[in-house]
Amino acid sequence: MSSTKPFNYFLIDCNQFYVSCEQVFNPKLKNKPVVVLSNNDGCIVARSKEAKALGIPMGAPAYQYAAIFKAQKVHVLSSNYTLYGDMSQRVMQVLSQFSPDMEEYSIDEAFLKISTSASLETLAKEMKKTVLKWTGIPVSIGVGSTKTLAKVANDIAKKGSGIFVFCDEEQTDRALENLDVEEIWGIGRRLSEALKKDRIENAKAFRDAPDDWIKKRFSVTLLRTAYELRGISCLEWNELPMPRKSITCSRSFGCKITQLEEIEQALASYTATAAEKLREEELLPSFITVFLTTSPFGENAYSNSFTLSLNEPTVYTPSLTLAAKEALRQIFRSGYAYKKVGIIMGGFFPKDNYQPDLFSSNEKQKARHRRAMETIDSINQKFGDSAVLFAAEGLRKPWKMQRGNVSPRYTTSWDELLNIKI
DNA sequence: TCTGGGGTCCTAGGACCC
DNA sequence: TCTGGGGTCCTAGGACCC
Repeated sequence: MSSTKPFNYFLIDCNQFYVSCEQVFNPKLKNKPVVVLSNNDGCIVARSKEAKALGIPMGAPAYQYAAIFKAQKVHVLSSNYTLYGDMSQRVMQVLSQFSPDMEEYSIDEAFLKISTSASLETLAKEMKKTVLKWTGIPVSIGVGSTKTLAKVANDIAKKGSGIFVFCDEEQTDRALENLDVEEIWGIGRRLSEALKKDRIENAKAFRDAPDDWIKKRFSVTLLRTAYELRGISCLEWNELPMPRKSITCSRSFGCKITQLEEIEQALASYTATAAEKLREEELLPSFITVFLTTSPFGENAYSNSFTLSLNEPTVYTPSLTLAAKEALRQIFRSGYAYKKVGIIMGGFFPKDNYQPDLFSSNEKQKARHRRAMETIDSINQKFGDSAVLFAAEGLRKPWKMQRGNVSPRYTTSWDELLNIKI
């Protein structure tokens, strides 16, 4: 080891991120119960403090809380991912100024790796203040000697003053003892149930459990988590986003669908979206998987998937659409009310380094295809998605998702800028 | 009536090979 | 008569994350 000072991991997490984004542009929503719904206005995916206090849980189906929304005057918003994505970038940009070692972990979270002799608490306070001032987004910050400890610290920070730093052994022990195993990063509902059956109830007990028992009874992944809680860093540091292994596009339908033709249209539309992403990220897939499913709730449920390897890797939307339809036909059964279809593309080849199909199309044709896709992508970038559609997507879209109450794209669309009356 | 979407990783078990 | 055992690869399913 050559480094003199150990690293500290800071985990910065935006508070109720989607709700906070909405509040930045609509201050009337501040200090009010607010919820943001998932696509199709299906589930509750973000809640303001006031909404949490009303007992509205995360992830619950929205319709079950319709009465409470009405009675308590809860502001109910559809999700606006364009806005959240842009706000996320702004937050990340501010954070990156505090350390060259940053890992964007999710849309609303980032790790910073920092080695300093200055006060960690003071530094965290400075970060929190700066992000709020420059973006309007409140954050919580946890600091520890591993990523998992930083996560735990962040959890504690959220319940308290917004900042928590692990410093000495005694304080760490106390904090872990007060933490339910289920709260640990990497331990979900199932694992915590199993752990509790074996009388491991809190994070300290889990941390101190014997290595071979954890490994044998569970898995190496879980053993790594235990090490992390002991302050031994086991998780990778990924400054660059890990190379992607697959791209998925799927949506639940706005209503149930029984006809193959309509499902084909929806699938063609998702295929076009996924293919655009492929081209943007310069990925060349070697297989596609199509999945089709009814609602998992209620009777007469059916779900299936089919994987097809492509004769030749391609990013040409019409070829991918053909393959997708072929896969769909393998799994479609009439007599079901379908709720969702999706496509996964994967098995990426490094660009320009693959085995061409012996019987494949000629180079001239490929160049033509490439130009066509470039043109369509640039038009859609300029004039908004779906300015140009493929015929296979259809024009009438009964399956299109429902978004009852979506806010304007304040930061990314000239037509939707915030208006201020003076 | 109405229950998201997009990812990753690990394991167990079967097939196959020698 | 005797009827192994270990390695590797693949896949489905389970578990987790935000």
